[in-house]
Amino acid sequence: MKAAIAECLEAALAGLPHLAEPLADLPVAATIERTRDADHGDFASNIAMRLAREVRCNPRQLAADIARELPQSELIADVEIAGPGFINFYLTPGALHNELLTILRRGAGYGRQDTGAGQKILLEFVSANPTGPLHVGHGRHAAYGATVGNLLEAVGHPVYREYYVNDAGRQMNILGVSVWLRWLEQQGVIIEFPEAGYRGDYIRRIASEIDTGGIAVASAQDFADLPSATDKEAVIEALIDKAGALLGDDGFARIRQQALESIRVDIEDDLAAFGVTFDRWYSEQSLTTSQRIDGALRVLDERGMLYEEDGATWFRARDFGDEKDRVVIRENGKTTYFASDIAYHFDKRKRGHDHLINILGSDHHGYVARLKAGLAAMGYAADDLEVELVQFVALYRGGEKLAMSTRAGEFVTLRALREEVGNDAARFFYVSRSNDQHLDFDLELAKSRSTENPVYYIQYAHARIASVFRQLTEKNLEWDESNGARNLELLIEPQEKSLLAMLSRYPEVIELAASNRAPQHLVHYLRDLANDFHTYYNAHVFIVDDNALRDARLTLVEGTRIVIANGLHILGVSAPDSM
RNA sequence: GCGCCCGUAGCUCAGUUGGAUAGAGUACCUGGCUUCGAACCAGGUGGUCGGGAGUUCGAAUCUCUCCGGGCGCGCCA
Repeated sequence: MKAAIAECLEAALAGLPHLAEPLADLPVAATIERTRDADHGDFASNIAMRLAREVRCNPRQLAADIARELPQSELIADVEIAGPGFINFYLTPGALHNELLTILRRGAGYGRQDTGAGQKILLEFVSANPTGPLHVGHGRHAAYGATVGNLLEAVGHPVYREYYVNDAGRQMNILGVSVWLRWLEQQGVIIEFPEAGYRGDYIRRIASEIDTGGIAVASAQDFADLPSATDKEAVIEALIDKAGALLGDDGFARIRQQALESIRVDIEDDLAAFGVTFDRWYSEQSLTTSQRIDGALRVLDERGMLYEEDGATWFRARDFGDEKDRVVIRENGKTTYFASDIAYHFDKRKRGHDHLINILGSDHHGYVARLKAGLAAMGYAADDLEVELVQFVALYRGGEKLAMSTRAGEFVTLRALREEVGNDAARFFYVSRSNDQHLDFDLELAKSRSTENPVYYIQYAHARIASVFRQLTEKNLEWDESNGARNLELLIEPQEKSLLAMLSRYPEVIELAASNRAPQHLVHYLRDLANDFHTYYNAHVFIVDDNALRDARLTLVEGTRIVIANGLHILGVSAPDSM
């Protein structure tokens, strides 16, 4: 609809050659927007005001000149010049009727478009460390990422969803030690559990299920020489050494890998139950075994982007806009996490994805410049990588803020949250505010007043429509769709006009939400749409005796149902026929 | 100290990339079910968009500066 208005406007501008130059870098469509107030028509363009200064002309005069050049269109009923120089467009009823017929024709496909032009996007999100179950903060990443992925697909991007499994490094050793100590405990060997270990109950469960491959049960004497418990880091390091010595590298690795896989599968199941799935779970370990880290570092070295200092190998990140150079190989010879990320993002791009989107916690913002520097140094554009930051979720229970420490094991899991408030409410609530806003989530509130969640308001509209069609059947009537299509001009009530206009906005909302990575636009639109429907429902009866009017109204109602269902589908929320 | 994000109605938050008189929900007040689902609708009260200065036809939105909050600034991941 908006594109059609832009075409008319462009045709008019073609008739005014003296505007060609100032228009060169002003996309006409960008000057057109939906009006906030129906008194200003359906669409408005501010193009005259934006060009006025450059062509030294009164904006209202310029607007009038442009308006005069507008071609006849069956979409536009009227044009007026208003305010300081707006060009306001009034749509014909036929324009909105055609859009409604398009909704019915395309059904579940309505709203899909190709503005993404086939640009292939790799979307990485969640990527929580596999050291424990997901908590409510990860839930926000999952809901946001999944919804952004759906939006991107809706506008024509092939989207590949990836979860980066941080299965390398020290935290895996800590996980292995934690499971080993709990296993010993279950064999009757009690060793004081380290403060730096993972204390959650899930560690005990993994320990009880683990196949140790017949390792010997250590005795308490083996741990007699541990450092003082006051030095948490020294204790955990000593325990990691102890595990290697007593179990052998293979024996310790066996425990570690089983713990890792157990947790990863749990995360995968949890997310799948939340409606969030991935095309690939990309292992950080695999970057080492496939030599990709070595390969990437070799490329950097050949390009002269590495140097040695203080026994370590540094990458010249400053040359690519980072604030300081970064270590890629430590003094002890081990590569850093950042080195893995250079190789990983190089690989993402090499696999043929044009654009990379990472959804990261806002505490990672200091890492963004580094990632872009790494990508640029490997020969791609820094802007090929886009990072969307998600702010923290603060969890409250009865007004009291809860701590969410993974190691202390006192966090609230995503699974527990889903069970308390339900998947639909959780998915909806997580994306209903901007990702760069902090989110306060009060469990008591969500639980005790869950029916006040706006998701039910929208679902209720959908269920009501389904109910209307059930009523129709009970009255032994049928909706004649083609008769409805022929009689849309009977929809003259203000609520009907408002609803028709609201429905026609849907594709624009999808485009806006997708390009801004901002699902909350869709959330607010659906709320407004449901409101328009409920208003209509309360103001007029649909199942009237007049066949033509009844079929026309049911056509509008069915169009509304389709758009609500399509929007909820993108949000990962169900569209129930009854509730 | 330096950097990133944020500050909008009593509370929780939107605000279409600079547009016209700043909007929803919630709370509070009033009215609406014998009629397609009242998990709903209609109307009302409620604002120095953190403060100040600037840019221009026009600022919640852009710039500067203060105030307040969150998060970063590792040879951790």
